[in-house]
Amino acid sequence: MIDDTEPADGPALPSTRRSIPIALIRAREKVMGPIREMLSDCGITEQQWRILRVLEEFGPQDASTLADRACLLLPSQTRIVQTLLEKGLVTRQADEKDRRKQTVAITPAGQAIIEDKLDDAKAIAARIEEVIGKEKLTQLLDILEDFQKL
Amino acid sequence: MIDDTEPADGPALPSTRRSIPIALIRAREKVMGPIREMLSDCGITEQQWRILRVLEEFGPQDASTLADRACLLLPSQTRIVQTLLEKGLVTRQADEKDRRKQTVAITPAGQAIIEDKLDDAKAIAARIEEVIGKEKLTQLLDILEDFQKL
DNA sequence: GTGCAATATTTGCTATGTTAAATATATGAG
DNA sequence: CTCATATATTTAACATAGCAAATATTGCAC
Repeated sequence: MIDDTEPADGPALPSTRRSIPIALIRAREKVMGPIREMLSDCGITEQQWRILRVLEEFGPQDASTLADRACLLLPSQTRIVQTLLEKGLVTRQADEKDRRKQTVAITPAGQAIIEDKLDDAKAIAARIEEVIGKEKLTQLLDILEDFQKL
Repeated sequence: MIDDTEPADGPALPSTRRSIPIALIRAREKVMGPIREMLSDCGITEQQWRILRVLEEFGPQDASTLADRACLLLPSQTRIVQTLLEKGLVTRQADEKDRRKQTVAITPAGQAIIEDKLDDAKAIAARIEEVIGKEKLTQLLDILEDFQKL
């Protein structure tokens, strides 16, 4: 019988080659390459794109909700929204009922950028699905969702 | 027969709720929470920890190799190594044969930090495995590796 | 050996990530 | 009504990400 028990001090840390955090970064880096390339054309960053996409999908919303959906920390988002304001791609105004809240909305100019890049974005998504496979992508998203239980 | 063909302009972009880039960030954020907490105790950042771990695992190595393994861009790494130098956790010296290369190595003080945090790090890894499951983690790492083919 | 193209790393600059503190408004107790 | 507390957002400060340009060395052609 083979002794496959762990050493006395418990399992070793996984090799950095099989580290979850590093693997997540590496994969993300690969995914973002083509997306950044697409966005650099119109002088927009990845995070600015995320904000526009969420506003387009869910409509006007307060800052906290937006940050949660776009997966940004509020301080970062504040700055990003400021530059989007300067570019005229979003608007921001205090909520009527609760003046602590700021409601952010996309402008027609912002929608135009999404419209312009729609085909490119679809092509990138299709390329990923082609390489990884639809089934594995679904598996991946499901597993990643499980991490929210941590 | 149900018409499940795509609209004329192809499939829509996935909802941001099922976006691969966003899902990768969200998951990573959850994983890093406890790790950052662990590291804040000893005044070390996540990236500094990655560099120490890679140096510990693979030994002294040149900057490019280190950056690749720690998944850092060279410019970022240069600055991080500088702060690690100031903290006395690594050393850096030009390669004898090719003086363009810089060889980075971990110091005993650096190894001590890893040693100190080893149990905590193991506990965090165990917690993740407990919640996600060993099988799914393996699946995840395998799928994430596929992204390198992009 | 001199000059040029290639390689390895660093610097400069702008944008974000991250945490803590500050600001502004809302809410509830007394 | 007034104050203390809680909530929503912004500022401030430092570290990192990402890209382009500058430096330093090598290797090779001539």
